[in-house]
Amino acid sequence: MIWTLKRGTEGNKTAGWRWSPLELNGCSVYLGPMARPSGSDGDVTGPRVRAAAERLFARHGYAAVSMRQIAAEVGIGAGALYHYTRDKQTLLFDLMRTHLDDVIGAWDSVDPQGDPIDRLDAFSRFHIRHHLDRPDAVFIAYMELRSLSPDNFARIEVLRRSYEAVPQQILRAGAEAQLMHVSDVKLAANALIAMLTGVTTWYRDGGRLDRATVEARYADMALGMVGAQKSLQKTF
Amino acid sequence: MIWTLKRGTEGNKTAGWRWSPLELNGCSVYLGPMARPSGSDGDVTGPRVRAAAERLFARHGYAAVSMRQIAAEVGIGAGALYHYTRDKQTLLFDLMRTHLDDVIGAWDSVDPQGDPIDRLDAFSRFHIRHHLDRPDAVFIAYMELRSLSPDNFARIEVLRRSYEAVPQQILRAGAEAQLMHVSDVKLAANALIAMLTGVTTWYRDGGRLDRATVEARYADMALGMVGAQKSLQKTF
DNA sequence: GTCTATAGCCGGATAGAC
DNA sequence: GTCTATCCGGCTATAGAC
Repeated sequence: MIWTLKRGTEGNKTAGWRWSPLELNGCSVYLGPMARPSGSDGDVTGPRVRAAAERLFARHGYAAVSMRQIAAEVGIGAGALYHYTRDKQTLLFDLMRTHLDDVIGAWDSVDPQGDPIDRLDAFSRFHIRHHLDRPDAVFIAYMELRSLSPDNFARIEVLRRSYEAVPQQILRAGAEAQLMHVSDVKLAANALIAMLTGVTTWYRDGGRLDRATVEARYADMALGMVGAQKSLQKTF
Repeated sequence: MIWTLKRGTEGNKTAGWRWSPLELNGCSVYLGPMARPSGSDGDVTGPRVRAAAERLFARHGYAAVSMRQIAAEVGIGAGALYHYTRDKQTLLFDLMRTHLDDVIGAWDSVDPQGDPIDRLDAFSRFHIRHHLDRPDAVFIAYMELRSLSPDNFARIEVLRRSYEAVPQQILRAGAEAQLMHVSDVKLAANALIAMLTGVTTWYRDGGRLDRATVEARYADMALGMVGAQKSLQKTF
């Protein structure tokens, strides 16, 4: 049996038909000349399947969600799902790979590439912002590693490690330039990522603090963790 | 289907009979005069059921573990499990309640109760140590909240909040005494707990760093996060 | 206290009609 | 591209023998 926990702002029931997050984003889902006007088709239903799976996996966990539930959320029969994914495992793997590709690519296009302190500040803010924008994908990426088949697990680990190399490299550069106090680069990078990612467990839009404030406070703590402060002399 | 991820130091197969963690701890499980010498009985089997459930829930997740698997791990039939728990949900709830009662009680008996900086240092070290000693219970407590029934979820949340009040109170005292730089007490406490708890995702006994070193490095970073340093003048 | 057997349901995935 | 029907197996929990 599955109970719905309060997560985020909504309380939709899964019974009956409802619009997917794609439509709720406010933009039409008409995806070019091939889209047909008569309800679902391949170009639209595929993304809606992945969106529904992401929502449900994040809320209830991969093992607790059935293909029938995903199909019901999309508004199709369970059998039709298999036109969009080979099986349930592949659906999970594709969600995680896409998420990690996204986050790695997004950082590359934002990396200021200069002073280590600036980069740590930028990385902290980027990580917070990116994660608050994709709470479901983040939740899955961190909680469902154990639900991956061994092969898929290995492939995801490669991506995860390549993202973790980002803060490691920043901290190493900062330590070598004696701008930061880092006793162990990998340990500190792990601690940093855990702290930043933890924001997804409590932050809610419309709550006491807004995103800009949260971002700034976390960035300050990130710098403090390694004995650095923005626009100030180092303190050791 | 369930795949076994590498977690911790062991690689036991679940097929066939094996000794439970209770026996592996090195101490006999003969629990006083009521224990009978002929294999499992109530005094021994109950704890072994909980230990097996804890192991399996932590590795594969509550939803992915069947009562049959738990029973097999203990070495009894599935039906016999119901002499030790009302149902699977109650088994999960009891594990989480016991864990949280433990951690709260353990801190109370260790709290140095003095200077906020000493207390933050002590809390950080305590949290790391306690969590590294109970990786399975910790994993379940943080990952399986969504598997609790609404009633049980509410009861666990009460306990969880009472533990989170510990660092909140420390940081508040430190900020009021102007020994720490804390822009927002709850935000900082959440960030601190997330950072510290994250140690369980990567630390392994026998790895590159030992527990004492890890404990010390995390405690340093915890103090740095709020602009404090042990045995040094404050830096602002 | 544990066993075997089973009720009743739900799971993933497939086949073939339309 | 979606539907309905179905295979086959696993699930929780219970019943009753020993």
